[in-house]
Amino acid sequence: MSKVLSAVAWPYANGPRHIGHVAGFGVPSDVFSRYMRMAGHDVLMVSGTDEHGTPILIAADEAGLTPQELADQNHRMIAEDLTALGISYDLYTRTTTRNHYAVVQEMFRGVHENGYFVEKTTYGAISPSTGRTLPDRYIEGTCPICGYDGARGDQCDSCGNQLDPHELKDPKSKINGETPEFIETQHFFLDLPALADALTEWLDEREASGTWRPNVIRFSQNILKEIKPRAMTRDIDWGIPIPLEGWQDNPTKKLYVWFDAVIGYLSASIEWARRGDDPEAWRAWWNPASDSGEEALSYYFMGKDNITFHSQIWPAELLAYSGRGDKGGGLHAFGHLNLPTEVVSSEFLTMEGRKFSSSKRVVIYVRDLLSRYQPDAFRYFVASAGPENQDSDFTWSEFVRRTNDELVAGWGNLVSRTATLIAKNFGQIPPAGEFTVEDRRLLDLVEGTFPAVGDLIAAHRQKQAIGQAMRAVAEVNKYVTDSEPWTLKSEDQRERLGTILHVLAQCVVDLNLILSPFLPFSANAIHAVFGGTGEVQPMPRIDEVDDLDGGAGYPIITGDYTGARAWGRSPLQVGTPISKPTPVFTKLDTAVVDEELARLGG
RNA sequence: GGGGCGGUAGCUCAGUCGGUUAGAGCAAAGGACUCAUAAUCCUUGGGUCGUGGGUUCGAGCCCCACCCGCCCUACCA
Repeated sequence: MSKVLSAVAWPYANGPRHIGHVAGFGVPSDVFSRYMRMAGHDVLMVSGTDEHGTPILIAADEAGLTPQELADQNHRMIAEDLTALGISYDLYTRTTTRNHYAVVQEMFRGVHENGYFVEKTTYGAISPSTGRTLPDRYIEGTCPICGYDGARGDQCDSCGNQLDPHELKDPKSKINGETPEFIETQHFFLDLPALADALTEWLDEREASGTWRPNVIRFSQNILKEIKPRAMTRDIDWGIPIPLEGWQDNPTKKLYVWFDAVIGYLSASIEWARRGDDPEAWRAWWNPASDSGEEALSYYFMGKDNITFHSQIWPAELLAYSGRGDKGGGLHAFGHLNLPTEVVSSEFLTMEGRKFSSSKRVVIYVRDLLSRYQPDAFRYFVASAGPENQDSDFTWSEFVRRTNDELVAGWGNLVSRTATLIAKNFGQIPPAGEFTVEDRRLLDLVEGTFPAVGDLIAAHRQKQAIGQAMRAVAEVNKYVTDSEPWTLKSEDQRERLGTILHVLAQCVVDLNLILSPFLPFSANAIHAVFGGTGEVQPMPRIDEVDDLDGGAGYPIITGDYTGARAWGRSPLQVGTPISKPTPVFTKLDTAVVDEELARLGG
């Protein structure tokens, strides 16, 4: 048994999240975490809302709010969405807590003391009215090469050339139209070249493990070839202060949002421990096994656009903090911090063949989807048709089809016919008599599905895992048809009838457990149908908490997942009363396809 | 422009070390059945594996070129 850290990408607080976001990091991380708990591992699942950076400032200005007010609103909304999806975080927090500020500043100081920051003067654009950095993408002007007047600061969309913003003719801020000012400014750069050897060694060892998705490991190794120092500070007034004399109180110098966001995995683990019995408990997931006696594994879940930050920037910060690069260095308060065991990156979900775009209304927000459909229907779609190894397309017709023809007609129907047959004939789970060869074969097949599906989930092959489970569902449906229990009406056939229904009930209860990491809500409902407590899969909840260090209170997602069932068959309780169930899954009217398409922008 | 990943049945996707006649689910057509949310089960049809070359006894898989899609190449996150 191991300590397993499920580190889930931090949603950005500039607005509500759409289903593409949660398809990439949410559902896969939750399926994995729920399974790992059932397999007996000690899982710590953390994430939170990422609330710093320029886009938050801009969104706040547009909404007439302060950045903190905007972040407060969006943090709450995102937390509600993730809870409604059933994502079983031990702690879902945010980056504007005092705890996070303190952890980030400790990391900065450690990296700085170990010598992995270099100070450099750069030439950059600022907005004269606010003094804030104006990132390249927010500058537009006339391309000096082709004369196109809508060129962005970094690239001209017309001729495709890469540009420097100060080369643009007639540059303008896209935010307020003013002319940017180009100034010299001092920043701290993370000395990535001094960490490149250590990163290479780590990636080579990870590649040798053979567990990473091939494109993720190849991409990670490739970006290492052109590694260069990256600025970890910005001219901005919204962010975490730089904890150094002369910088600390500068209102317009802050840490780069990505420097702080990835540290969230650590700060959330520490916050979780501080809210529990032992404030040092986080170390079992972060420090090497020799310190805690138990193997510590860490899995990071995200979309492919975040690979750089998880396979380069974050491991570099960890290495630098614990003095493991070319420049050496010492250990600090957090000790020797583990590098990621695996970076599990999803590809992208598209929407009806197009990229998601809030402005063009090619989008469906998580809360809109969940207000009209069951969370498990969406989770089923993502698990079976999501962007696991390549981009995949969400279409309403495919969503309706998967829900109706696979989830309802395949699995829902098996649950329904099994419970109804038992309710009508016995009213309780009957005892089994002698098993036939067919009974044995089916029982063995279903029991063998536990390790098969479990191994696939552990290897992050969830599409194949749920496919395997659904094939077992089909086998059980076939068994019902072949054994024709409805024809066994006479008294001398009653024992055989009871045996068939006992076998069926056992298989359905088993399959419910196997499907429960994917379909936690319906797993609980089905558990209740078969006489259980309805608590096969514990659910997350939102708590309103105080800031641990005197800041403003905020909502978190947390939960008690210690009740997770073991991954394997548990025998039926003969005599458990069963009544005719109401349908667990809602069949969708095909008219919803047109209704939903009408909501999308042209 | 550079780096990476992908293109296989109407749709969504598997395809291991290069090895028999390229598979699954859904959709379609026909049949069986009635316990079940008209659900289930059986059978059948369906493919120039993006295009063009090459290596090989043998290529979906390896090599070269090209076409198409996506991600990265940002002081956006």
